[in-house]
Amino acid sequence: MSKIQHRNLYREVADRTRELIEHGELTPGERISEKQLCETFGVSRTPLREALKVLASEGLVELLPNRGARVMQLTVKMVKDTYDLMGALEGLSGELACQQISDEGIIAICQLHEQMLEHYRKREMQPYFEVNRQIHESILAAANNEVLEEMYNNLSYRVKRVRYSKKMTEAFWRQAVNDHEMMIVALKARDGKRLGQILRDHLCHKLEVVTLAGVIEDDELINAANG
Amino acid sequence: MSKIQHRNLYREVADRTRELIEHGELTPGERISEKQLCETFGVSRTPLREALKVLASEGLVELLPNRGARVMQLTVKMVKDTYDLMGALEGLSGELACQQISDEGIIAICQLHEQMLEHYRKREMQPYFEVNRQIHESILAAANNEVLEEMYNNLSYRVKRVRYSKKMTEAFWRQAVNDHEMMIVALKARDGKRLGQILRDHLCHKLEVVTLAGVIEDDELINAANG
DNA sequence: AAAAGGTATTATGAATTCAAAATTCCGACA
DNA sequence: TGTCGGAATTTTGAATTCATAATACCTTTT
Repeated sequence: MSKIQHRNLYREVADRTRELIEHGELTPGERISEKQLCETFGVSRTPLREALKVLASEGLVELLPNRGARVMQLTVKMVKDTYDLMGALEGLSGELACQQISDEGIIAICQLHEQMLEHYRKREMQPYFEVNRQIHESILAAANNEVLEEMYNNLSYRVKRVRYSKKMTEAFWRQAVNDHEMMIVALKARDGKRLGQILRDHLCHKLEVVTLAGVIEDDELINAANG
Repeated sequence: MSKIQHRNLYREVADRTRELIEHGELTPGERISEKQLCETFGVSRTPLREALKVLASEGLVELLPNRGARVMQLTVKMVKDTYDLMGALEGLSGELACQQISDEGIIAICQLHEQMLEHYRKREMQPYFEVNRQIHESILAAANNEVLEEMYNNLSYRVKRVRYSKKMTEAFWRQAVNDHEMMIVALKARDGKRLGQILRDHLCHKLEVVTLAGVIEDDELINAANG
C-alpha cells in the first residue's frame, strides 16, 4: 500500500521542467516562454512561475526581472567549481560513512563493486555507470547526513547536463576502476580519511574527463552534449 | 552611482521573511498564515507564496500540502549535520584560498586578525564576532568559488537562529582565538591542507558550544535563543 | 458528558484578470 | 539604405477570483 502523495502542481511542473533541462529539450541560455511551457504542461501561469522560482534557487534557471527565465548557462569555471565542491562533499560522505556504516552495508557495497567490475570487463558502459551511481549513492546514504545528501543531489543536478560518456577513454575508465578498487580497500578498513581522499581524487579525475584535461578556457560555455 | 535594482516583490518578501525568522519574530514550528503575512507586508498572496517556495527550497520553511507553511524546526542532529557540512566547505575554502589568494589579501586578513585579537583582549564580544565573521568571509571570497560561497551562505542562514554567544565560555573563546592563531600561520605559509584542517576543527569547536558538548539528544528541538 | 457526524467557515491551490514593462513592428526621415 | 521614434503587441508582475481541501463548530446520539 503506497502512501498517497498530495503532489502540488508546482512540484510536478518543477520536476518536469528539470527533466526538460536535463534532457536538453530546453537548451542552456534558451529563453523560457511562460506561455509556451504553460501550454505544454496544460497548467496556468501561477504554478509554472512558482516552479521557476524553485528552479532558480536550485541554480538551474536564471530569472531576469521583467525579462523572463533562461536556462542557466554552464561555464567551464562553474563546472570546475561545482566539482571541487562535490569533491569536498564526497570526501565528507566517505569519512562519515566509515564511521557509521554497518558491516552488512560494507558487504552490500562490495557486491555492487563486483557487479561493476563485471560490467567493466564486458565493456558494458551504461550498466557500469548505473552500478557506479548506486555505489556512490550507497556511500552517501551511509553517511547518514540528510543535509549533505540534499546538497550533493542539488549540485549533481546542476552538472547533469554535462555528459562525459563520449569522452570516456579507455585510460580514464581504467583509472576510475582503479579508484574504486582503492575505495573498497579503504572502506573495508573503515579508514575514513583515506576513503574521503580517494573520493575527492576520483571526482577530480572525472572533472578531467569533462574539461578535456584543461584544453578549454574557464569562461567558455559548456555545450550540452547529451550522451 | 548605485545600480537601479529591479527588485521583484517576491524577493523583497523572501528577504524580509528570512529576517523575521532570523530574529525570532517567526518562531520554529510556528504556522505561517498567508493572510496575516500578506497584511504585514501589504502585498497580495501571489508574491508571498512565491517567496515561501523559495524559502522552502532554502530549507528555512516547510510546506505542508494544503496545510500551509511552517518555520522549519531545527533538531540537534540537523545542526550537527549542517556543521559537519559547513566544516567540509570551510576546509575546502581554506585549501582553495591558499592557492589563489594574493599577498595583499593575506596582509589584509592578518590586519583583521590583529583587530580581532584587540577585541578579544578587551573582551568586546560583539565587535569580536563581527571581525571574526569578516575573516571567514574573506577566506571564503579568496577561494574564488561562487558555488561554494552560495552554498555556504545558504547553510549558515539555516543555523543562524542558533545563537551561541550566551554559551560562549572563556575556555571556548580562548580555544577559538587559538584556532585563529594557527589559521594565520597556515595562511602565511600557504599551507592549504593545514588551513583546511584547522578550519574544520574550528567549526567542530563551535558546534561543541552550540550543542553544549553533547548533553542534549539528537532529535531534540533547538529552541531559538536570540543573543 | 463524550463521541460521532454533518454543516459552516476558513485557508490553501490554481486560474483568471488587470497593470506595467519590454519587445516588435512600421513609418518617417536623414 | 539605414536608423530613429513611437504605436501596437507581447510578455511579465501582481492582484483578484474561483475551486477545493482542511478546520472549526454545532447538533445529535448513546
